[in-house]
Amino acid sequence: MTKKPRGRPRSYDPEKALGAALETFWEAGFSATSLDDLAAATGMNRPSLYAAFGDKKSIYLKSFEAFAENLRTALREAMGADMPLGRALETFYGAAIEIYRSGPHGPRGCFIACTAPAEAARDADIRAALHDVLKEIDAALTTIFSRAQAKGEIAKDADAAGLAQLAAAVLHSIALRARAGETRDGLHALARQAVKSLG
Amino acid sequence: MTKKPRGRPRSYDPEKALGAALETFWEAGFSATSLDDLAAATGMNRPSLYAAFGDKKSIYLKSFEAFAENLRTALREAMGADMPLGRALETFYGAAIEIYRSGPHGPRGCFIACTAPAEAARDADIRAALHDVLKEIDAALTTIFSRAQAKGEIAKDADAAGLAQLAAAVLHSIALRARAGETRDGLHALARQAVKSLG
DNA sequence: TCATTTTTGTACTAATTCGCAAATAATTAT
DNA sequence: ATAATTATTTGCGAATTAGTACAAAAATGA
Repeated sequence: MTKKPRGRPRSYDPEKALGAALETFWEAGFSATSLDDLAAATGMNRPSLYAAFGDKKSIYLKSFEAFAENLRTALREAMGADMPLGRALETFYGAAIEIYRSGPHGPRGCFIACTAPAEAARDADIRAALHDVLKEIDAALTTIFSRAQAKGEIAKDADAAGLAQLAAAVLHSIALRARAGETRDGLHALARQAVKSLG
Repeated sequence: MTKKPRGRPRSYDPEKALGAALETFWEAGFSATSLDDLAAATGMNRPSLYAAFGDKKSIYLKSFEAFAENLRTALREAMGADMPLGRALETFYGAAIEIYRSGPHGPRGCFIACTAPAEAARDADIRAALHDVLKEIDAALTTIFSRAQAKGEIAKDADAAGLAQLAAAVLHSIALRARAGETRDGLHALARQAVKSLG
């Protein structure tokens, strides 16, 4: 247990606050979100926001990382259990679609794929964060395909990394289409098509 | 020929100005681009911008449409000549990669896929524009696959629309990866992989 | 009780934002 | 020449922005 700290206690829960900030950025993107928006969403005031999470970009990057962690959880579910390749991909896409279609004011697509790109051309930090996550997804999917290959589910001479990139491409597309308002059925149809073609 | 209009002549070329606005939005996205940025890029001042193109969102949507027209041109090239399916896809992806890797300050990815999503959750007009373009790309690629099917290049019972969605997904991924700083070689590798798998 | 520490709330600044109003300039029509 | 028309320029105004300074509040330690 951590003993009680010395001064006035926080009146907010840092994790909840970061969650609220994440929701706000997810909805409006980085540039269209003001510190006042974040303050309203978190119930904190601006000075407290600064003290807790740093400036606007820091808050965004911390939200970004929190979202990435959620995605990792979904990926681990698909990789963890020892499913056949097709089932693993289905599970993964299904989890992604649930996340992407969620939202209090309608579907929001992917936090990462839908809010980072707008900033990535001019902001090297956000571009690097985006690049890293894309590579991480590629790597995780490569592991899934390599394992399927070892189990003989796909050809011995198949290009696991190449197939993983195609599988990731479908994820990127689902992320984008969800934000554009594609129906849940439409997204699942694309996922099914991918599983049929790759799994 | 149109006879000379009555009043003071324009001191700008509307097409060039819209092109400059497009470049600006492409780089920074909608929300991070100010009217002053647009004025500086076009050489016009704000009142002239309003008179010529309307408010900020109108300028954005007009830029969006201009970019979509460029994409259509690339698509028509891939569809126009009577190429085998693999060549058509290669041509299309190659043209896209050239566009996505271009830019005065480094690669910018796709105007549509990288700037519209950030606004799409809250702005129904931009969401609709994005949705329409995605459907249009799907439809165009479906035509390519259907034609290949008619020529016997792919199986009679293949799902042309489904394959087209996968091909579009690869385009979306290339658009995103380019903005994240993926190398030209990396993008071409993904395109090759897609052609191998779909064509 | 009273000093110390930490967070919160208020208020401020300096800059930027969008959009418009009014005056000025450049051209054609008569 | 002069009127009519259209575009440009200047500059306003009200609102929003990111970030900070400083005092008040709420807790602990002695």
